[in-house]
Amino acid sequence: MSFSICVAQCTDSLSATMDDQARIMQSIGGVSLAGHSVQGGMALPPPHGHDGTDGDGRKQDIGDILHQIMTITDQSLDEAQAKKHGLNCHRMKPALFSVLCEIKEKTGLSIRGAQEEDPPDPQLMRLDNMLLAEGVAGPEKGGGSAAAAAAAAASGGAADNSIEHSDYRAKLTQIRQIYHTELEKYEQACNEFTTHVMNLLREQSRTRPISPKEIERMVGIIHRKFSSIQMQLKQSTCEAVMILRSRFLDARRKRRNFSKQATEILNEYFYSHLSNPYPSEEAKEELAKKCSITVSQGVGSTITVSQVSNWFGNKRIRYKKNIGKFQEEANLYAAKTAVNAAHAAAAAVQNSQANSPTTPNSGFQMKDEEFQLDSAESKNTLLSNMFTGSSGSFNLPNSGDMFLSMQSLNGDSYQGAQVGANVQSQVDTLRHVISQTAGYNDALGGNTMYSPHGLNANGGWQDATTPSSVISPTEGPGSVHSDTSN
DNA sequence: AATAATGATTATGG
DNA sequence: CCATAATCATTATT
Repeated sequence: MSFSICVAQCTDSLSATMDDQARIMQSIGGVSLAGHSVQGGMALPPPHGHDGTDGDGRKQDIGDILHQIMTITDQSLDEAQAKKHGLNCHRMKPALFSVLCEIKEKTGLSIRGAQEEDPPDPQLMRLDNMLLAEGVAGPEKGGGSAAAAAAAAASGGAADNSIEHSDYRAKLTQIRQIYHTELEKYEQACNEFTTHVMNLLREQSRTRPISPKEIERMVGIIHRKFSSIQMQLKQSTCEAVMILRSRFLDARRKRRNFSKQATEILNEYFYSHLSNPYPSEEAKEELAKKCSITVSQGVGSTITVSQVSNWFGNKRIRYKKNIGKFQEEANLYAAKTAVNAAHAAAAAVQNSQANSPTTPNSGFQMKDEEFQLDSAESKNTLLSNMFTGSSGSFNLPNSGDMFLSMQSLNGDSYQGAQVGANVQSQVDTLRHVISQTAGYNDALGGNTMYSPHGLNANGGWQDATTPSSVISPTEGPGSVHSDTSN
C-alpha cells in the first residue's frame, strides 16, 4: 500500500543520496588531496594553469573544482568505481583512516544513543492485548473465513444468532487477514530496508569510520520507525474491530421482535403464573424451545433462555409499573388459559378414570395443538360474553355463572385427577379472572384495581403463596363465589 | 414525524 | 449470580 511505496521511495532516495555523497566525497577528496600534493596514482585531471599565487590562478582553480563537481553526475558509474578503488588503494589511506577513526572515537560522536529500548510503550501493549483479546492477533482459529462461511451456509435452520455471529466472524477474519498481510509486508519492508542500510553503511565504512555500534543504532532507529508505523496499523485495526463489534454484537442495533406465537406462549405462561412469574431454569428452557419451534420451519428467530429471562424481567417490571395497562391483556390470556384449563380438566377427568395416576401431564400436553384450534372460537365467544358483552364496565351478572362453572370444573379436576401443580396454574388463572371481575363489580374505586395475588403492597412478588387451599383470593371479591359451589 | 412498544443492556443491591 | 429499575436503541404504529 501507500506505506510500501513510501518505503521504496525512502530507500531509493537514501541510496541515491548515499551514492551521490560517496561520489562527491571521492571527487572532492581527490581534488583536495591533489591540491595538497598528497595525490597518488589518481586519475584526476591535473589542475592546469599556474600555481595560484595570484587571484587569477585561484580563480582558475576554483573553476576547475566547480567544473568537476558539475560533471560528477555525468561520470559513469564505472569511472566512479574506478576512482573509488583508486582511493581505497591509496597508500596513505589506512593511516588516514585509522586517524579518522581515532578522532571520531574521541569526539564520542559515535556512541550517543544508549538510552532507549527498555520502556515497552504501554499504549502499544494495550493495543496488543486488545487485538489478542479480540482474536485478531492470536492464533488462527477455526480456519478463518472458510470455516465462517461454511458455518453460515450449513447453519440452515440452526439459529439466527449463529448467522449473525458467523457474519461477524467473517468480517473479523477479513480484518485479521488484512492485518496480518499488512504486518507481514511491514516486516518484510523493514528487513529489506535494514539490510539495505546496513549494506550501504558497510560499504561506506571503508571510506569513513563507522563503528558497529553506530550500525546497531541505525538499525534501532529503523526498527523504531517501523514499529511506530506498525502501531498505527494496530491502532486502526483496533478501531475497525471496535466498529465492527458495536455494529454487529450490540444486539440492540438489530433488535427483532419476537413472533406472535412466541409472545403468546410467553404471555400465557406469565399470566398463568402471575402469582409467581419466575420460571425456573428448566421452565425457561422449555419456553425457549417452545417459542423457537412454533415457527420452526421458517426463518423464525430461535429464542434463547436468556431472551426468555429478558422477556420475563421486562414483563414483570412493566406489568407492575402499570397494571392497568395490562388488564386487557391479562384478561385475555387468563380467559384463554382458563378455557384451556377447562378443556384440559375435562380431559383429565375423563382420563383419570381409565388411567392410573400416571403422567398427569398427558392430559394437558395436548392443549398445545388440539385445543389451540378449537378453542379459538370458544375463547372468543367466552371473551365477548365475559368482558365486552355487556355495558362498558364489567358488571356482569351472567358471567359470574361462567366463572363458577369453570371453577367447579377445575375443582373437579383438581380433586378427581390429582393433577397437582399443573392444575395449580390453571387455578391461578381462574382466580385471576374471578377476582378481577369481582373487583370491578364491587366498584371499589379505581385504586383497588385487582392487585395480583402475590404482588404485595410494596410492589414485589412475594413468595409463591400458592394458595392451594381454596380459591378465594384475599378479601371481599372472593366471597362472591366461595359458597356457590353447588 | 411523533409516539408507543419492545428487546437488550447497564447499574445497583442482596 | 439473579432481580430490579432505569435506560438505550430499534421497530411498530399512529
